[in-house]
Amino acid sequence: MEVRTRFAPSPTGYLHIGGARTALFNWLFARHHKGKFILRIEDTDVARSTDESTQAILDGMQWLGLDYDEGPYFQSKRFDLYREHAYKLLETGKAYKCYCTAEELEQRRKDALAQGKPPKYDGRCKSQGSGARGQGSNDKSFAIRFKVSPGTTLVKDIIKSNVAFDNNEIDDLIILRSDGTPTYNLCVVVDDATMKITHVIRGDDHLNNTPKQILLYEAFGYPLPIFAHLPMILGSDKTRLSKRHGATSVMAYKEMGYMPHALVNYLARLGWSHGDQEIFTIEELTEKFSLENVGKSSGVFNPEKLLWLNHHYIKESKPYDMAKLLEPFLEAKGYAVGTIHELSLPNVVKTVQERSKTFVEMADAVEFYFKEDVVYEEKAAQKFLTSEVLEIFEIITSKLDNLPDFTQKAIEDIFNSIINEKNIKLGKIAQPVRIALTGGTVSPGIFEVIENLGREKTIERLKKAIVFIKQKGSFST
RNA sequence: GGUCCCAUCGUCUAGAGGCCUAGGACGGAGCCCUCUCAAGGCUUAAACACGGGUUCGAAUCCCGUUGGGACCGCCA
Repeated sequence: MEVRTRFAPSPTGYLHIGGARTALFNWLFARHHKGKFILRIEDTDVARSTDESTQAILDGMQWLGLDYDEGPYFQSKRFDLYREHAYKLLETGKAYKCYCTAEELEQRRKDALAQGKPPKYDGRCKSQGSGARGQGSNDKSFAIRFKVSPGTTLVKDIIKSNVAFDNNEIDDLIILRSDGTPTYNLCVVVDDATMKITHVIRGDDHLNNTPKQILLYEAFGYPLPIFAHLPMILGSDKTRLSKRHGATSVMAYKEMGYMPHALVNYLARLGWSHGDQEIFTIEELTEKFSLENVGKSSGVFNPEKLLWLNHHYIKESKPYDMAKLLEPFLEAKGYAVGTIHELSLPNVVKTVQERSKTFVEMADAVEFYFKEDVVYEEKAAQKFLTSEVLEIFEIITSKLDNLPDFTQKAIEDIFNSIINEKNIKLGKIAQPVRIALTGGTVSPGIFEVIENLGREKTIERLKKAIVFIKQKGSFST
């Protein structure tokens, strides 16, 4: 039988980390079994659902590379189907009309809670046959409640194994609101059944809903899917992950300069494992993923490890590919990529890959190559751009000017000859040159900087530094 | 409050009764390398929540305690 999984977010916000992992596991499971992955938008709450949220979820999934085979289906377009199902239960006596108003219910719940009692529905509309609560109530609006019969309901779960629920603990749930719109539990069951979903993989915050849903499956006579409830992702304080733990939106990670694959790899390893392996390609993930290796306990989202993975992938990837991904970040800083002189972006990227954890960092790290004017860090200039190095700067300038092959090797030779001649350490001249060329004390290796900057710009910046030193000197004397 | 779930280093985890003096990874510490910063290499600190069983033997099985989490809506 073909495996069919689904991701069913409600469009009331962006795609967050937890949702993304649920989507990923569903996707991996379907891909692993060469089945189908379906996207369904659960927008039955008309008041809270927005098109922007739907779009945000679509964007997030696309960025992560989680493509779907069917959908997106919208529950808001299937209301007739849910209504039919609700009325079928009404006709067969498995559900009943409830004339209590939302306000009454809310008041009773509050009272119960205040008295420390379980906030259960008292079942007052249950015993009366449909419409029996006064004939005049026929034109009164009513909701439809599902009748939960006594007994126990067993949830068979791949991850949590068997969980038994006493039906006494389950309220008669409303399946159709008094305004005629269906509610969550009805919709999921109808959809999962009619969409022939074979494996329901979702967060374990739904575990308590599952017996209700099983009862509905049985009432409709639909076959049960296989359930797998994923442990939650928590924040650093071990409470449910939320905004106050930092970025939880998937797209925020894109903006912060993360690679989608790093997030995917991180999320896959949060709750699932394959021995000691940490690094996975997408292919390995789909090949090795299984629900049996998903852990039972909730996990804390660890941004540092995600950062490490991102850094890892930046280091390991081809400079050309990284240059492509870097471009939007450079543009955001005001550098029009198409027009940044003669510098080869991939070559430049190569010099900063191992020192950039994100593309935001990388954009900062390469900025000095493109800046029109080098701005010196004050303390650095103070310390390193001194009259002592004037002569050396002059020598380097002239030697670079006459260098036949402007290669890293040849540049290094120049420096070596100088330190041999002057009997000084490389650090003595590398650091001043670094300030002159980049403005700061931190940069890629000085020879690769010079090579990538090119003869013209290097000499220009050295000359500028010479002028700077001379001016500084004339000031102090 | 009720119901349900969970419990190995700070964090993610390996571990399916003897292979465990508990392994890996992130993060931390130290050393090496070194033109700065990184990267890299090496070393190191750090955990089976607690108490009872079962067993020749338990991180692994059972029970309890404690701790954490989720859910109890005419939200999804």
